[in-house]
Amino acid sequence: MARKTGSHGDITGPKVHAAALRLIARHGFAAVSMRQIAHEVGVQAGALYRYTPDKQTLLFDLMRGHMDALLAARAAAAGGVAVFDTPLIRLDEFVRFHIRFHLERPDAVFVSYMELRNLTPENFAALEALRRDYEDQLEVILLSGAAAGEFGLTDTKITTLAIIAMLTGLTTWYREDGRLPLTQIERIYTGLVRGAVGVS
Amino acid sequence: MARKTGSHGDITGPKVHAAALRLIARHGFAAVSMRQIAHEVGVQAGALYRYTPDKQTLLFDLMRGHMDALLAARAAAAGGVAVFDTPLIRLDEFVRFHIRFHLERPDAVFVSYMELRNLTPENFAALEALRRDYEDQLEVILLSGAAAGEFGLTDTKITTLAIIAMLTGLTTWYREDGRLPLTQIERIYTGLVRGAVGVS
DNA sequence: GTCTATATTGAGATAGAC
DNA sequence: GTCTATCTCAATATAGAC
Repeated sequence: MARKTGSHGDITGPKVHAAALRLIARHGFAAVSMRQIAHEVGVQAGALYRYTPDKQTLLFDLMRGHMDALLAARAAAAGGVAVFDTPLIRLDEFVRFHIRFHLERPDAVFVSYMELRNLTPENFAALEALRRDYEDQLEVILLSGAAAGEFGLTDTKITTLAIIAMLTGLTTWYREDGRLPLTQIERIYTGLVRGAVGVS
Repeated sequence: MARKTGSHGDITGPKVHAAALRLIARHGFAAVSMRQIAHEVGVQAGALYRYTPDKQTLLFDLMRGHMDALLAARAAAAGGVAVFDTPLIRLDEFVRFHIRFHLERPDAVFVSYMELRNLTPENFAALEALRRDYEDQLEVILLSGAAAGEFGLTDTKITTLAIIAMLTGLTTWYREDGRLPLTQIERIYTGLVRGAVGVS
């Protein structure tokens, strides 16, 4: 089917999201103008409003898209563990999953953790619920390890949050051409996490 | 000495910093206007320029003030340790210090970690140097513990960054009226850190 | 679906009166 | 030291031509 000249909706849409993610990660939501995003896409500012009703919704869509992808990828990964896998095996797998997923999309991670303040209260609440869903998946692993007597935990909830903060912090300094290969970094972090949950 | 009416420079200056810190922590640097800050202080926008040459310098002063205070407080605390204190004792002390210092000034912590993107390159470089000075103090403790055979570390640098990320993450969820008292939280985190460095 | 043009609003910063 | 007034510029968002 021939398209009308100048009709590029199916390609422009994703480009708007990609450009917005890149720019907001670098400069922050409030510091980025719709004009800048349009320029990056290669259209005029007015054209963006075919793809989002307003700037706030654009931000929310980016952040919700990231959390949806995180939960979907996590569900797929968790579906792959065997029923007889120990809590420790599942913990290691979670650590590797978290590191891989977050390092593969640094811009989305940055935006999702830094721009919560710029969401409306309703949008903020929606994202917080998704974030809690994800945290709960680690907490379940910790609880099962504690119940089995394999982990030594003082406080499951705090340990969950502490581990996630430790792992996500990796995104602030990791460079692809850095000193260590990713597999080695994964080994170091699984070791740190094992220590934190009392597994030697 | 009687002052001229309307002359409040010695009191307005700190108020400008306090108001800016509060507002920027809540809404982000780019989202806060000089007019909002002025309103919070109780003056007109033009009056702010008696206390800062521009908005960028105001941000930098806030962030550098925080890092200066951090390093000064750390120097004071490190000066209090006895020469015969073990690496483990000094590690525990660092953890408690970091938690206390950061929880006492959540706004400054928030601004210092979130607004790095909004600094000019020169100002950014200056702050990064201060941050590295602080991280080095933990790394020195880890190195001494490893050298003494008391800590089991795979990678000192990464462990340093991982511990600091874990501890600072606390500021994102801690509430004064929360489930646990601060002393108990400190105990949990010292336990997590001990585990991460291979001390049972 | 994208453009140009524009309505409206508010930003950072400065000048000069008091 | 603070105010009022203002310059200059750029923001979000919309309207209507093509």
